[in-house]
Amino acid sequence: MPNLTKKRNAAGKLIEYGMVQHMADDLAHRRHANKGDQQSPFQGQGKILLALSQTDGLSQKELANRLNMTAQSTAEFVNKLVKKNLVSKEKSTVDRRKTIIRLTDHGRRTASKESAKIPAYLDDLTDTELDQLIAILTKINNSLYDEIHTENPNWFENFQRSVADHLRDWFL
Amino acid sequence: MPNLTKKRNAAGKLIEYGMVQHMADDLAHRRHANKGDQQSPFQGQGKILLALSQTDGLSQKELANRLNMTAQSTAEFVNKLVKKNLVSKEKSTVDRRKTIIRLTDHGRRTASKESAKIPAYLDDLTDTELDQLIAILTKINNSLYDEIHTENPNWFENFQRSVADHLRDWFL
DNA sequence: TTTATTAATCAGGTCCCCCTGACTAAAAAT
DNA sequence: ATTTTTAGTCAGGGGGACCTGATTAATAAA
Repeated sequence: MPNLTKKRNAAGKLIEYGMVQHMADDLAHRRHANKGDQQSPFQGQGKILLALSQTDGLSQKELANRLNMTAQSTAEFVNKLVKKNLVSKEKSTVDRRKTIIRLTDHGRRTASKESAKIPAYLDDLTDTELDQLIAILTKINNSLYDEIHTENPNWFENFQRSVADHLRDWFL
Repeated sequence: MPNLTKKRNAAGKLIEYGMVQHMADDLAHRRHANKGDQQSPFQGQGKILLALSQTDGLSQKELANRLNMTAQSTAEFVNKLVKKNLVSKEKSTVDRRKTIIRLTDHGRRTASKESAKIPAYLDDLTDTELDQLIAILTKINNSLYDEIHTENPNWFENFQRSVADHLRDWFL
């Protein structure tokens, strides 16, 4: 069990990181004002884009399952993405109840641009620090996955399997 | 300039961290369903609570300035917090145009509980790793502060000075 | 074939963040 | 004493993340 003071210190830094990140995003957001471009990749429309960029051509139902949302919420977000020309809807020919959702070229570009960007502040770290950071984050993420898995195995199955692995592919 | 592969890897881990964090929050949120309890400390109502827990008894105008929001937004969030009994409004006797906002006891407890919580996953790190993490986050946060400062010195003045230092006090 | 079950849809709602415009009341400046 | 500035308010709006309930169309099961 690690030293309490160190833990508090680290916890504070982590919160500070969240805060300053949020501020920087906010600034960028107001600077370019890229017409509603900015939204968390882990919710709503962003989540869908992320899931599709791993497995394109899912049905709405599949999306809803993987992302732990209701079919109605999913439909709403998909429609909004269609309006923004990021995805397309198309009736399945096999089962005409199903609607297949696909990324448009624009959507694909948006999604990969979103997650392929490497924050500038990483340039200020040494190779050693990067290694340390990677090792530490791996541990932290695994702890969090465990936590999620024990509390709700389904989520783990659905979301982690369907998106987390994707991130690894992208960055490794 | 550090190794590109390492940077990509670290960037991926960071994104993954954000994602899995979000998931864990979501889970906790649905589990307890603590009546609308959950909101980001870096926006809207949470931001105000955070600012007040450093400097209590600010006027709405002051809050708006420090948090880079319009007076109207500030008023809205303050009113919501009043309804939740987290802050109180009170006309200034010195300048009767001003409204002084103060944390209630409940508000104070809520705010400190919010930021004093130490994530469980830090227990899985060794003392050495904690030290490394602290050092790295310090660097990263400073880079981000610089970035914000160069792009908009006002924000830096307002928000960083009024909240970030507070976090340090809390955790050190 | 008739009865489920399934995939989607529409309608409507809750709450959040955040902004502009128009207007009052109080203090400061002229 | 009369303007002007300042701190707040109300009204209204835009967009976002979600959800429940009711309904339709298509497929699978009885």
